[in-house]
Amino acid sequence: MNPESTYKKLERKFYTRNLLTVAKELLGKIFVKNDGGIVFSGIIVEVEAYDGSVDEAAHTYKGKTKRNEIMFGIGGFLYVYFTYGAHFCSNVVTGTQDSGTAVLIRALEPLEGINRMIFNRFGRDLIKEKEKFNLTNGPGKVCKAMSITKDHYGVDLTGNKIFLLDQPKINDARISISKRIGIKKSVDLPWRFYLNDNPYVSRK
DNA sequence: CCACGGATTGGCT
DNA sequence: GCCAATCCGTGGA
Repeated sequence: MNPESTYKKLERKFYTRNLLTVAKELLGKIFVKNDGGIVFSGIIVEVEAYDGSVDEAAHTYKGKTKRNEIMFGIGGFLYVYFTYGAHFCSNVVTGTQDSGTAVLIRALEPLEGINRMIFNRFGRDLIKEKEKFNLTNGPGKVCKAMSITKDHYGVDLTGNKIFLLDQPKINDARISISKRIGIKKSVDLPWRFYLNDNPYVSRK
């Protein structure tokens, strides 16, 4: 971790920029949840971008609803949704008012709160060595490990409960770009970004 | 009111 | 590699 930037929280202006710019720059930043002193954190290593104005896979494609309304606000808020009857997924809202854009956090490299993440994910305290790469390598796993639920819908990322810490921008040579995973519409958009040298990504 | 299916995961073949 | 689990937002009748 770079000491110069470890404690500098990302501000509103980081999030209100263009979707794809923010998506790519989120790689390497530190995602932090501090809920009553219980701290979880991890390096963002994999994301996907969603834009309702052009992207049929985005939850905002068909207009505003109660579920997606936070995505139509300004950037810098958390959009949490529930899917497949089992999983929550976290997104960072981006752009200006009514842009309907957000970045799905698909994987983290755990930093703090790892023992509690292990218990949240597996219901036990000890894991095999290879299981540490299975803690937060998927959007549902990230939320399960950090206890992120619908209660965190709309949290302001410039506040103190869930926020991101700045880190140096990642060199393009370390970033891979691909099609997004698990969608059935707009499948060819190259809007998935991940660190190609990191073992915590959900898949290469 | 009811039917459909999903930005996933984990277990089984 | 294939597929069921499981709930609720969404859209049509």
